[in-house]
Amino acid sequence: MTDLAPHELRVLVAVEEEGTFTSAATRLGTTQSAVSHAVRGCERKLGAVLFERGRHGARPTEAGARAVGYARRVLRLLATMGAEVRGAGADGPLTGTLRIVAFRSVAAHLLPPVLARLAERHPGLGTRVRIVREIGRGTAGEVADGRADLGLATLPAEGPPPVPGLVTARLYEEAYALAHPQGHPDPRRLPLVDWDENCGSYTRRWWREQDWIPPATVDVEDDAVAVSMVAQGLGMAIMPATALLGAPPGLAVTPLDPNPPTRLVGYVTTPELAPTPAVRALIRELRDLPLPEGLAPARTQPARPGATR
Amino acid sequence: MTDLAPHELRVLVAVEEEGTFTSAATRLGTTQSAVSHAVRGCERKLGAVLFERGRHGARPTEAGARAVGYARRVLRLLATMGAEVRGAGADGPLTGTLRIVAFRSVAAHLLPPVLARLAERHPGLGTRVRIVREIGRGTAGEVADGRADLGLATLPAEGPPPVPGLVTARLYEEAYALAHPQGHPDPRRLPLVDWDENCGSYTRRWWREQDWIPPATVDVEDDAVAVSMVAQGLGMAIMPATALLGAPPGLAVTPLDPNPPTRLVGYVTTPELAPTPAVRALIRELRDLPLPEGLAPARTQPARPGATR
DNA sequence: CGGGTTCCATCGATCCCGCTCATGGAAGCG
DNA sequence: CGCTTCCATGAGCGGGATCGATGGAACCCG
Repeated sequence: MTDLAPHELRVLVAVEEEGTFTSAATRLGTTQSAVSHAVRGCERKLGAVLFERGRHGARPTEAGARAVGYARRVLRLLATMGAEVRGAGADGPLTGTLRIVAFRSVAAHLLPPVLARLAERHPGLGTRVRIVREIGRGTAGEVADGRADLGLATLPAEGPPPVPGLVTARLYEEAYALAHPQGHPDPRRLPLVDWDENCGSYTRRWWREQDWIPPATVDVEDDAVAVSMVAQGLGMAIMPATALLGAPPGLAVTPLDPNPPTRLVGYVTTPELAPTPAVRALIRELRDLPLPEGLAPARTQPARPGATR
Repeated sequence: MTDLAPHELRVLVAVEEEGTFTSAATRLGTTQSAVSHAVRGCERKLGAVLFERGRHGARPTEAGARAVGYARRVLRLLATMGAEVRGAGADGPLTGTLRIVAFRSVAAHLLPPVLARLAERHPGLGTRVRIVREIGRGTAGEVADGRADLGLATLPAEGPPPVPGLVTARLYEEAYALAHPQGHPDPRRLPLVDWDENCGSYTRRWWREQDWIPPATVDVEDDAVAVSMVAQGLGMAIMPATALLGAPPGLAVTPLDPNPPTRLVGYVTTPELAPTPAVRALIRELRDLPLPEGLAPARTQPARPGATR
């Protein structure tokens, strides 16, 4: 019996991500001792040292990195197995629970109608939405780690998706616009409100082409906070259309003609989950969503990462 | 913790293959009671009845068949994991055994050179080829159920692949041609030899456009039998180029200009196995195979099943 | 250099899970 | 009705995983 049990696989993944036996243990809700034992057990079963232990925690060896990769795949497959076996009835009604992650603005403004229609068409299908900040690995990381079935993510304008091994497709493209207090005589003299999550890569090029710079910059934590600060007259912001959908009164939006920066929004899921009826139903609803003004469908390059070749 | 442990997966597979709790138990070197407990545990974890128990033993339900398929895939992945982690030396030599399924004509005429070159480049990598008739779910079904790592299959001209959840890509397209006895004055007056496996969907459209119909039809079991019957002068047949590769003397082939029916041949594997070095090596050899005359590379639409749309 | 901190390893006690061994019920067969 | 062949169930046991505590190693810092 040389196969690793699911809990051992989870330990390997946790250790690799946390970088430390101790924090892996807390993440798994267990003790450092158990993690130590589990890792040793894995190493004995596989016949290879998986992590270099040292002062700085645990770093995966060559073999360890490989093992962690396999561990993720096995765990994903097991998760898919559960989902698929439950929703067995061929073309019967879908059941189970879809775990969705999204960043705030999409979760607030685009997801509700999608989920409503999904629930209407598939009453047996539950959904659980978690909001994750699109920093670090963002929503794609949640999907890659098996903590969600589908994620809504911002995608790079071109090139491969940031997290390899996932299925990615574009949903829409949206322009950034200038949000400023209603009736302000010269909004460009106001301080710029920026927020952590706002990945500069989309707007950087645009800023370089401008011949004005904001007098000051205020950093806030969240785009919703930025919106409300602008609405209160405390600044102006360059925001994507989605974030401005629920704009409160007192906030005006002027487009950034003629060449506004844009960003791509799409979904991310795993190759195993993608063909699943439940995920497909959700994707269908996402695609069929009538886009609010300012959001343009981005049909091209549905894209798969590494499958072929 | 709803995941199934490896020993539980093994129990499911054994029960499905043995058809009986008792014999599954002896095969696993354990007791019937343990098997019963294990199966109930699986059912509880997955939330579905997996086997119909009755006088005749245990038959998998719809959900059970699905679960067993996943179980085989997970076990295979775990086995691969063990092999691969041990042989960690970066790009070290590949090891293990690739289980390949193919239908007869491909296995007989295309696979040998591929396997020879694969063996030459990766001496440590074993291969096992099983021939499966391309009826029912065909080779793709074997792959989906975890009984093979890669299958060579006929693909539908368009639309999604028949078995969802698998990775599919085209390899080549081949034309059907008229096979008839050498020197026969009017082969179209001979009876048509057809065989079970010959999925009519490829040739049906072509037949509709013809202004002649064969005087009779003979059904045989296998395309090899059809070839030899034609060679003996007992009829004529409309056959794909691959099946005619080893054509015996006495058999002549005339193309069906100008618009012959064609069929697509490609490979099928699972998303977990596709990134595996061994499978990738095999796919590389398949793609690099110099195609015999009559077989045209079909580059377009490398294709993923359900990912997009 | 000697506390303080942060890692991992190890050890004995404990607990849980899975196994075995019985036994029982149901369904066919003669 | 006894025999056989299925699977289900319950009691008891044993091994393995977990826990909590302790120890040791490496590093930081005044």
